[in-house]
Amino acid sequence: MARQVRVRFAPSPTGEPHVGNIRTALFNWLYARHMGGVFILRIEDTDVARKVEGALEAILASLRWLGLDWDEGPEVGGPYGPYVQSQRLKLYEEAARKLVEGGDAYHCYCSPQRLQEMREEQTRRKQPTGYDRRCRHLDEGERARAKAQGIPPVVRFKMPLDGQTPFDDLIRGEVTFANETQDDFVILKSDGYPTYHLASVVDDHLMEITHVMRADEWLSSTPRHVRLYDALGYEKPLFAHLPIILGPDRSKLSKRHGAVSVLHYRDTGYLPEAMGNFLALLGWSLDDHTEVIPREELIRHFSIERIGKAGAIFSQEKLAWMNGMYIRQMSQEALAGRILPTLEEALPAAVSRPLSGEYVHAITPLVQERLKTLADAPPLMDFFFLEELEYPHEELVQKGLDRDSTRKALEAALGRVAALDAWSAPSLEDVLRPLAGELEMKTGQLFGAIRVAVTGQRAAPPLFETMAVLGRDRCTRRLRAAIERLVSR
RNA sequence: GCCCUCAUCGUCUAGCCGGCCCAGGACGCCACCCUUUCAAGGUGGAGAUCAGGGGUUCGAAUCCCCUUGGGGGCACCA
Repeated sequence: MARQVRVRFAPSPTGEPHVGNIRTALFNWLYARHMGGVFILRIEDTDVARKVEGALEAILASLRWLGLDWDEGPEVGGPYGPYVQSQRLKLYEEAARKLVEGGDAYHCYCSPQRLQEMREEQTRRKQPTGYDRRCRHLDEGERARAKAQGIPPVVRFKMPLDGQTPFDDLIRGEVTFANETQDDFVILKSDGYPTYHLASVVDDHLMEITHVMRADEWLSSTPRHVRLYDALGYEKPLFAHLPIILGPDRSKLSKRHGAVSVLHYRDTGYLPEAMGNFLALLGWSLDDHTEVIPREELIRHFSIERIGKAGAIFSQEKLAWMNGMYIRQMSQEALAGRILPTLEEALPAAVSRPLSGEYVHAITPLVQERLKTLADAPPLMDFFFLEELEYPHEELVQKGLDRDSTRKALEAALGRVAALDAWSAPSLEDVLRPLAGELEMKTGQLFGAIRVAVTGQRAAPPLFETMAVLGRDRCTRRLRAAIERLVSR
């Protein structure tokens, strides 16, 4: 039996995770679940300066919102912990020391200023940029002198000077880098923290990660990792570099493209099911026609083989459509349950709380197929809750009618409706539909006037159902108010 | 500048171990139907000489080469 699959999502707590990061998490999670493997969450907080307060919480919240549960990691623990790199510093120091002692790494005393000047000079001369290896060649005396000056050194890894570093990528195939294009990169910073390269290699090994599935931007540093694995005597994991998610301008998706935070989508009324489905389709496909894929199906069918190679633009429009699909698929109960809190939050303060769950439940089927996001609900439903409707009285006057005829029509409608025994959609329709003919106007004209009177809007859910839910009292009051508006200019 | 990488409708993509593809689906867009408005739904349409050029082959979106274009990387950031 093959070894159990162990994959990880390894974000750094530098802000709210964006959709690209989470897509990486999703792919790892799907793969783990598909293979009956283990999904590990590891926090890569080795950059003290970039650490952002609350970022870890945002990461956990994002994953939880999307239903991406981790088998090992923060808050759940596991046999390979701790899962936060700042708590594993000794491990990296030890690895770095071993490398130095074994001749695979060395201390470097070059100042940041010198490195910067070196890079500028290289750029000016249109030379490839990279560390010039000065400290690799220090003799005993120079080394002792630098040490004596008390300069805190960094540790650099000795990349081979010639030859090649090839590796297999599950998505790209074989990728080869010429070693002469590689420089001696830093593995341990002067503050004692490791860089990503060292920390991720050490941890992936210690945590027995079998597949490193990460964003494509890591492809070019993979030869470093390959060399590190070899020097450390570690067995290498399999690599899979995921295509990048792009903004509309085809550059890597970032804040400047607008809404990229996963939590933002949560807060603006997107469903995690829809988000997950949409993200899964960004770089992966099931076949030539399936778009809406339930989570269990995603797990059942997910495979690395069907991950594409080209970057994909994040399409807000398609996400919105997908979200609408999921909203329409929901049960009335479930949807009402999700709408209620957004209403509580977004409706004007004048509307008394708490809102009636029963009432919301009654309205829900009227708006269900009109929602793209949950955030669409409040403006679509507010007239169900407001006491006074605000609208310009001209809205009442439908095309082909004037003030007077509209007023008369509304008066007639009010009369019919007030006399009704049973207040229901069918009975309202029974009495109002014939009225249009009697008034010699089109149904659209009559109904349009009533709609504005009763909802304050030209576009609203079906009239009779709406009136039925609103109730006799509200409807007759609103009809009277509308007539009043037309009388007093 | 150097290294790596990618390339099918505006977008996401299927097809890519060659013929079933003068390229299929979806989003968006446009019509029409349904209809009391708005949606939803239905039907249809526009939209890709498969980046371009060379090969290989009876036959190429599919294989090879080159070019072009895009993207990513080139930190004591991840």
